[in-house]
Amino acid sequence: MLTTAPRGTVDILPEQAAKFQHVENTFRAICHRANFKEIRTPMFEHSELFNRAVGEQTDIVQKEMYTFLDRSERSLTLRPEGTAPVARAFIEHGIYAQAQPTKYYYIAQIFRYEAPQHGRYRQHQQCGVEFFGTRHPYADVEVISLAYNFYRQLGLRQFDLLVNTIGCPECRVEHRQALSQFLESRIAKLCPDCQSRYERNPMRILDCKNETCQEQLEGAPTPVEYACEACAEHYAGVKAGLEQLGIPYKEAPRLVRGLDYYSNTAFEFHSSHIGAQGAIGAGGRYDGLVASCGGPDTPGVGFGIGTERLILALEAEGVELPSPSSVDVFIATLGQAAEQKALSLIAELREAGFVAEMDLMGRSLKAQMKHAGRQGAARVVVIGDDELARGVAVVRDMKVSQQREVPLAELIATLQQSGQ
RNA sequence: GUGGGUGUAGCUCAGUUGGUUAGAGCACCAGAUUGUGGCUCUGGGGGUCGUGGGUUCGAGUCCCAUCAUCCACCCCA
Repeated sequence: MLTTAPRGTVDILPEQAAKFQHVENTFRAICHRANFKEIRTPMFEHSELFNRAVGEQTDIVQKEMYTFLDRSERSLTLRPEGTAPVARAFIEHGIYAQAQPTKYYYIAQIFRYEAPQHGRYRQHQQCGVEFFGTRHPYADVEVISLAYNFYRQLGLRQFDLLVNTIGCPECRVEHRQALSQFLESRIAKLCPDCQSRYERNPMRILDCKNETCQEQLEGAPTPVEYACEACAEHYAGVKAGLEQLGIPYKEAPRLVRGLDYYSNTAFEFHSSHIGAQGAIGAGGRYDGLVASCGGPDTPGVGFGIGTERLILALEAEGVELPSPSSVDVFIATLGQAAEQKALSLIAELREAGFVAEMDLMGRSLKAQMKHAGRQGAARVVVIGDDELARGVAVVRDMKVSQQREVPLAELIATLQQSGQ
């Protein structure tokens, strides 16, 4: 146990970290151009925030939260999702009183107590955005297109965008009645989970993956069929915007998000290449969230994208992702005087922008060359007593196995000239 | 929470009906080449056989428990 990371967590070693950096940098750049600003909220919150915002009846709150008491008996919870904390900060700092809309992005660790699986971890990372303050359908379009462009820019091609509307609280009441009526005679044939959903939240039965449930749902009323005029108009606006931007999507009338705070637009991005956990990003509109957390009535829309799953999907499609940087210049030394000289040279080379490295293992020259090759060094500078006495260094190009002598005084200029 | 698979060297794995000092390839280190990488050859270091208990004269091998891991269900990113 001492030498094992906790269940469902992983170490991100340099090779993997390079991929995360690439994905994160791409995300930041895209968010920046769309004028989303970064926000960083605490890794844990008062438990009641999630109980309230995410919903007491949701799986997340009922069985997946990392909840603990601190030394003052406060109940705290490691954030199981990204939206509620941002909404809380939006309220706490009175951002709603400033000019709207407000556009935030975040890169945050998320914690859920779940059974680990391919593409599912107890600690994972999400890249997300939250767009507060406007009900305009183009806000939904902007959020969805940002995610879409993010995937495309990274090189992801084989993914689907599913969209739906789950209506506002008003038209959902009508839909719920109609759905309950429809299901009444079929309850017995539904899976046990759906039978309990029938009481708590019948809408969630719609996207049950159970085959027999899906058979029973043939012809069941969907939220979009019960959308009120305003909701239908909003949904039409979102779809029109996506079409105008040439973003392909599929309507999924039975797509229902798991968290209580969603309303109107719901969407998911799916990759078909990473096994059962195919959802690589999801989000929707949450016009009631800020108010339900005690803030003024403020609409919002956003998404969360799982970084680990995104990387899995990219790799499954064969997209080349960056490796950790390799060495530009390796200094191989012979003798103490040369080693001393190398110390300064390394500092100067790094100052000049090179990835520079020297041997600190007391290796033989032969072993230093070998090590430099393994490190991917483009060039090796060899310095021995002989060179030192003559004020020169040997510069070896490792790719073409050619070398020449260069005066020490011109070393850095020469290396810069002959290109990185 | 449920079901199934897998745990032997840093990695990928072999290991006979239970039988001496548990092996291979790759990787690592050194030498062949007393100042020059990749190829080749030679040698070397490295293992509480996941952990605990049981059966046995004897367990990597059989039994039980436990932990970890992988896949799937539920649900999610």
